[in-house]
Amino acid sequence: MLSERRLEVLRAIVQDYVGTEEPVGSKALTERHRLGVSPATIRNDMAVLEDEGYIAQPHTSAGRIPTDKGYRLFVDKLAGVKPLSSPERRAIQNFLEGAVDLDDVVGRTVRLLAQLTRQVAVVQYPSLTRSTVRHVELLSLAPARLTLVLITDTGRVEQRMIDCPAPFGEVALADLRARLNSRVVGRRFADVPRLVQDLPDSFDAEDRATVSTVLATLLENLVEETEERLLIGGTANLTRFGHDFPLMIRPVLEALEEHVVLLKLLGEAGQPGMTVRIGHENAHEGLASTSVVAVGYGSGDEAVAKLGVVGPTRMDYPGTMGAVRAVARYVGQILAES
Amino acid sequence: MLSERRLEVLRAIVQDYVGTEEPVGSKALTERHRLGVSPATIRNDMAVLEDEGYIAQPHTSAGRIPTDKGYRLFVDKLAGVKPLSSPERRAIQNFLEGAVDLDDVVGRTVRLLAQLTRQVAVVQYPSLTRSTVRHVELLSLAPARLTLVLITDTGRVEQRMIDCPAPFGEVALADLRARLNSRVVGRRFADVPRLVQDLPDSFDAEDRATVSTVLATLLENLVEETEERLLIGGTANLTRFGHDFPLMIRPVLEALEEHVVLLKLLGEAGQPGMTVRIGHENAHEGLASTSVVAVGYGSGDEAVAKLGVVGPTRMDYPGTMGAVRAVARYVGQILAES
DNA sequence: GCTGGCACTCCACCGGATCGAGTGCCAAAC
DNA sequence: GTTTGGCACTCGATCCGGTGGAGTGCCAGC
Repeated sequence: MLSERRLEVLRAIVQDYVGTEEPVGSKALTERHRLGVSPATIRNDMAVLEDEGYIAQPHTSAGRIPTDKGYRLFVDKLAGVKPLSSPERRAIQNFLEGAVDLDDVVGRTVRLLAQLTRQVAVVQYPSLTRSTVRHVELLSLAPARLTLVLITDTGRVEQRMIDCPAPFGEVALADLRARLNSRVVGRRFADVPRLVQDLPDSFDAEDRATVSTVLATLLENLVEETEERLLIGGTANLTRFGHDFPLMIRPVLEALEEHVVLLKLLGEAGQPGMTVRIGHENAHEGLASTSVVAVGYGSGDEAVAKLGVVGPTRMDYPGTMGAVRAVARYVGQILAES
Repeated sequence: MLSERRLEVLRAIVQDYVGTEEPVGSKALTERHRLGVSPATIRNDMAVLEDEGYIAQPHTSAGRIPTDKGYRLFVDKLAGVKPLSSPERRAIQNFLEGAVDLDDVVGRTVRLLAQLTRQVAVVQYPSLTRSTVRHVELLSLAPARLTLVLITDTGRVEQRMIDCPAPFGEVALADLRARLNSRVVGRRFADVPRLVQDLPDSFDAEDRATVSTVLATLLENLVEETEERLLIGGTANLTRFGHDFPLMIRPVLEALEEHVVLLKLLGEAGQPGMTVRIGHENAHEGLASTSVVAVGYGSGDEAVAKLGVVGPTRMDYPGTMGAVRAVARYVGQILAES
């Protein structure tokens, strides 16, 4: 176990490096922090920290920079979550309250998060499977063709066209609509398959095929295809990456466009509380020099989706975590109200 | 007017510069193009082209690069639109046909366009005002609260919550739904305000306020707030900008995030045919070193929205224009089918 | 265990020299 | 009048060699 002072030295190194973007040396450390010991002592501590793998030198006779392992220790043990100032909180609330629909909420959230953290923001749309059904509407807008509209408690609306295998009368349609809604409204979407399983049986033989088709569309298309959508913003902040960013920015932009990768990344964020993935912990190669701070949000107790930011490993972790947490809370509130 | 050969020289300069990203000199030109004259002659021609403002030298004794004016002439007079190969066409069609809903169509289109042109792709969602109404649904999911769902012929679905000023019965609701639909279905959204103007008058006094609220929501919220949405993709291609891109990429990313700016940019693209805006023609400062190639697309004859790409002024105009035009056509077809 | 001193290392920066691509101009040839 | 070859010139890119300074590791002394 590292001594108290050595942890303090690590904290100081992380803070200074995050601020200056430059390797930090022993002398500079003693000048900018009240460590109470001389540079020589710090040098010894730094040698230990380097042996343990918490810091590294870019080259001999340069200052030290934190390693991924160093940041990890910093986040786990040394840093708290910095709460936002109350003007900031008020600004968040005001900004989010102006939203008119779900798209708008998500759009505003992304912009807000990007602005607040000055990094790249990623917001996942409320997941269908974890939302509850508010209403299912069936419309017959063209002969032998139905339109299925699904509305969730998070305000999400999905729509699908269905080609009927056989003509389907207005009466049967109303019947199906009523029965479908009586079974699924208020239930979690994940439970819907179970709840509608036997529905075709209660219809006449002639209509059964159509009912099955409708249900199949509901389950397959809606759930599987549109399960995961997300919005990204603040990519311009990538240009603040550092002096060597031309090399780094490319793979990051590419990774950000692969929504599948991002969703997996967010998904790995454990359910309770905030998750911070640092550098190589991210698995995806293009994000090896970035950290991801993510947290779940939802209208009730349960998280219906994730949001977070992607930034250089050299980021202000306490501030970023504070902003992410605060935004998630307010978005949850907004969703609960609508 | 420039002589035939001088135009040929300009064309050669543009082509070479687009290929190599480096200022092109007189000797290199004669080697790579069959111009039939000596470098000295080319030098004279280049001097004239420079006087006229079509090309410029980054510094004395360097090769020439085209100016915005030079590109303009190239696009207007010297370059055609390069049609895609038939494998490419087939790939486009296959890729777009897999789409399940409008979001998916737009998402696929963006990815396709970015991949095809290796530039940043921008696709505007089909505009509401230029679409026609397929159906309006009114649901009463909570007391004193209505949900309005709007479906257009382009597959777009919008939804709004409405707080009723007074209780509104099921009968009145069905009545309103029926009357509303009989008036607006099949009509262009732009005409809706006129068509529903007198609708409140035909209701009882007690319901009139609610009907007015519903109509107001329909018109104000839906039309104004969600009129213009767009999707962007392929930003990673910005890193191919050139060696000096760290300076250029920042303002471009910022401009891309300002959807309002982009929409204005696309909007300026004249209705008929393709529009190419080169460099400073773009008004927006951040895009001073980029060109925008845009074109309208739609399910029928009329364009319901625009799509296009943003790339460096030094781009392959014929190829880009070909790809943009082709994608727009296929998207139009897909929308018409759904 | 802490501190001051000291020699050492290595990067960043600067200025000068060189190289070469490309130009502009001119006189001669077509 | 246009085209051409020749030639001097310009100017950025590249490659040193030297210097300065920040930072280190080590050691002897407190």
